[in-house]
Amino acid sequence: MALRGTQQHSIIADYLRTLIRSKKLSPGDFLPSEAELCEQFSSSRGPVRQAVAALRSEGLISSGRGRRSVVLGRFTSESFDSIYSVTHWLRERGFEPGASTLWLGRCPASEQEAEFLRVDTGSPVIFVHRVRSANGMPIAIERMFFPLDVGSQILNFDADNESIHDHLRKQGVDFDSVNRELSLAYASEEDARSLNIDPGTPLWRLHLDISDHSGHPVECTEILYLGDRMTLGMTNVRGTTSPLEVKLSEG
Amino acid sequence: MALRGTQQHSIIADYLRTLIRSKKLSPGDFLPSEAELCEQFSSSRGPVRQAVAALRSEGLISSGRGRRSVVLGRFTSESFDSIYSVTHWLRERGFEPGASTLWLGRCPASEQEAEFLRVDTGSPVIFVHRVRSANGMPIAIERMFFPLDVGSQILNFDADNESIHDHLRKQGVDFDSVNRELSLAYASEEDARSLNIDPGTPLWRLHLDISDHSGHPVECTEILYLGDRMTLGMTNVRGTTSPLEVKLSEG
DNA sequence: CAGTGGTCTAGACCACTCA
DNA sequence: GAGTGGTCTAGACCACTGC
Repeated sequence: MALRGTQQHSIIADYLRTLIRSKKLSPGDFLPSEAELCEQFSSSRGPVRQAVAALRSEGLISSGRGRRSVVLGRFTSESFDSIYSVTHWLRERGFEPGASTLWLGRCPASEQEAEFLRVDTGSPVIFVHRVRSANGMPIAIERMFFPLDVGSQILNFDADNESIHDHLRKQGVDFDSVNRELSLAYASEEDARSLNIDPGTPLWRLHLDISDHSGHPVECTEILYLGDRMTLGMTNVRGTTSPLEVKLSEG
Repeated sequence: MALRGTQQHSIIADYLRTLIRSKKLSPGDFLPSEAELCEQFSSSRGPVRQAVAALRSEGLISSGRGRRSVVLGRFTSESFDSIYSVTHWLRERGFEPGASTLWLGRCPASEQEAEFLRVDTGSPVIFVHRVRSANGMPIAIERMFFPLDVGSQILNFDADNESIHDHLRKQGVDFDSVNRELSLAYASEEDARSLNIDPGTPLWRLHLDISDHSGHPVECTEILYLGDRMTLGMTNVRGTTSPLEVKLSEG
């Protein structure tokens, strides 16, 4: 947990997270009152409440009118970078990320990619097809599509040994929002060979649509994960809304 | 989208959500400036910023220093009730929920339930085993465990035709926070029969640990969903944290 | 009834974006 | 340089909890 800034609200939030993660506060314990935090940090209530709101939206505490805030658990949240970058995701969890590139170059956009990337179907986009591994074991197939202006910056890139997203961010590409869809899929013949599994094995299919801060598309990606080793955890507290929706298709 | 209160911040947030959902604002469009919203609602900046923060954490907008906030999409968020109640979840999505109870009564707690419910392994808890359906088609197996003080209130309950959670909430049970874990499972012989599928069919396993606002356990549940009809959608914006973690087990 | 968090006001300064 | 959102202050009143 890095100190993310020198703003008072994030200092206070980090202090509270540390109280919880270091076990100085356990589930069921009370947080310091807002008045105490104001005094401790010589702050007004604004920053204190901003900090407490952050913890609440992370599922760490529950609070309400008239009662002290209560610690719920020691849950961790994902960083924004780990949402769209398999490399960051693996590193943050202590795995050594690996990539083996099967394809990197132009290809005509299919209908699905074209729609999100706002280009014509069949017009050229940059396509990257890789097998991703954790500690040397294959765990996922990655198919990434970039619009030409973004993707042309990786045409001469060593996609086996560096993070594409780190490189693009250094080039000024702004990854600001990600829309994810998780569903169930079955391994095709081709992907089964890449992952060294049987065709038809169930997989997690994760589809990512990534935009910059103006809402312009910068990437459209599909990742197929081996399902047996993956778990998705969430904690939600009444009164907060998480940007999540479980959908059910017509049957 | 119901008006959730008469507080200014939620009135303003609902106004903004309506602008987006009614297509008066489209992805890429600018939100009104905070100053304009202050004037329009005769409000100070506090409530306006609280409203805007809510939309940001729902993934609807992106904002940043020096620039107008931008609409990202028309994503919907799940209500808190729909997280822990299959009945609410189905109703909100326009399906007719159904339940067929296979078992309702006491049973000795296994190690897993005992740990979360904070009772001894083997001591009695209330167990409900149901097949859930949407529009008459089976879609999930539900196994719910309640501590005695909570669960004893449903021993004479018609679990086929009423929502257990609605009933318990009327009895004063406080469902305040939910920790969820989603993973991949394969249908057992027994569950396959209940769902009218082949044994070994891949399913989503959703495990719920539910607590009241003090952090005391009120329910521990496992739901196995037919995977082919389920999708999970999320939108995240840089700078906000969602209470979510994608975990990878050693392997 | 004292203490708590939820809501709101009316200012202020700053960092940043964009025309 | 005007406008914007991010941060902060110093108050205030209220609804509610728990003693």
